[in-house]
Amino acid sequence: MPMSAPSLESPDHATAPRARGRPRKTADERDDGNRRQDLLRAAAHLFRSQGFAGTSTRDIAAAAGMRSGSPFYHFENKEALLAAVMCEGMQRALARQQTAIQAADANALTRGVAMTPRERLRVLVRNQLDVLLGPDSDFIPVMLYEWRHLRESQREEVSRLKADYEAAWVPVTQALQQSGALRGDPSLSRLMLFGALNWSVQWYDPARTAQGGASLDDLADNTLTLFLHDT
Amino acid sequence: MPMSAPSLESPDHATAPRARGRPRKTADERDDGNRRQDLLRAAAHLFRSQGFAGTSTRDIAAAAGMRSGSPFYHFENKEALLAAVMCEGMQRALARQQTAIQAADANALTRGVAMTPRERLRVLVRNQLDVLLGPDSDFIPVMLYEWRHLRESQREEVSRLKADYEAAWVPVTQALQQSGALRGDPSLSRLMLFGALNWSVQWYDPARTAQGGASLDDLADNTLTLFLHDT
DNA sequence: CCTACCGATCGGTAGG
DNA sequence: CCTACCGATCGGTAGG
Repeated sequence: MPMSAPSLESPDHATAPRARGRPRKTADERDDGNRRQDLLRAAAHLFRSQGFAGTSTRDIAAAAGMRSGSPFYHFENKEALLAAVMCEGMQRALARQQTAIQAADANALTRGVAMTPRERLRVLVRNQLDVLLGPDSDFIPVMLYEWRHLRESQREEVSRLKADYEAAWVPVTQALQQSGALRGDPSLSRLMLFGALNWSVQWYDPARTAQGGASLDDLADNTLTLFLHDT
Repeated sequence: MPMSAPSLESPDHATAPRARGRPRKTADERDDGNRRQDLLRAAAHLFRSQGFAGTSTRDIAAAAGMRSGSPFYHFENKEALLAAVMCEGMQRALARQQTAIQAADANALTRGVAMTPRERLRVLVRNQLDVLLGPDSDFIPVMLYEWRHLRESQREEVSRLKADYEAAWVPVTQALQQSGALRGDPSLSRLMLFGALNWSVQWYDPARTAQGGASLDDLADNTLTLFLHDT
């Protein structure tokens, strides 16, 4: 090997041909405040597939194209990164839920009818499945399954977003409860409905949809068929 | 401090009064092949509360009253400990399921009747809730939520036990499906039922039962009320 | 955001 | 099952 021995932590930057010193970043790589976003996406993906404790900040840095120390320029510590992933995920989920409800309401309005509670539930369920299993869906599973690694002081913000998200379900399940379509104790049954949906993260494989597997629409249909009684 | 400086990893054995050399184990502590069982229980508890990657083998050793190197006398490595926790948990769950079914069958026989599919489902659901949330219930949650940390070679044995466990559900849900009591696609609906139950690990607090919270019987009742349609 | 580094902790082992 | 230890890796930081 003709070059001087590379330092332990920079094995390849020096391999760029004929470049002297550190290579200049191209326009694609620079220009960002979205380096932070890159970190969030990389962290969400790794936290989902390997767990929080099973992922090193070095893994995350590498996945975002950074060196090992750089995540700490954007986040105070590893737990703050986790909290940011969860907040980002809940904010997106909440925004998508509101958009989905508004779109469905508007659509019903043009048809000159009001949405039934059943139709409202379908909108919520379908959106939840998309948030859990659709494209870019690493954030919410991390929130669901890595909660215990959040520091106490960081839980409140995420909890508030979660409460907002769940609040939209209450009037809908309440109406269904009163008509007898949804049975059992209201809060227990709501937890069980969420469980049925959230558990899909453990077994649903989006890649199999093309080969005859269930689509997210199929899952939503099945959810309503399974949970809602005839009235 | 009058004593010689303790080695870094043996801070307290020397504190036993007047004992020369290493203290003799008492009969309670010795006599065991159940040191292995102690390790399993400690590991199950810590893996459940902190996750596999978030638990060190030193934590486990300490919880079982051993030194840091000793778990590796009983288990080849950390993953083997995880696999053993899962196998032990599934074996117990399977045994309890079979016992519960036999007891219910025997009871029906003395009443001179056969169990309805609905009654059979209740037995399975109630047992599952006990396995998930009852006393000594750390093992199965670990299996459910730490699966990704199992090495490929160790998955088969646990999978086989899991398949046996789930096999008992198939004829029951099938009968309910045929009568129209359980709706939707059979395998999707079964997954959703499992999800509703397994998710309870995330929110159910056994300690609150005494203060007006739901009991495991309440949860079982609610599950049947929620999932089974009138026929 | 990188370089260079630190102290702590980790899984695991040899030898008894 | 303990003692004593190893190399690797970890989260995090100072200084630029």
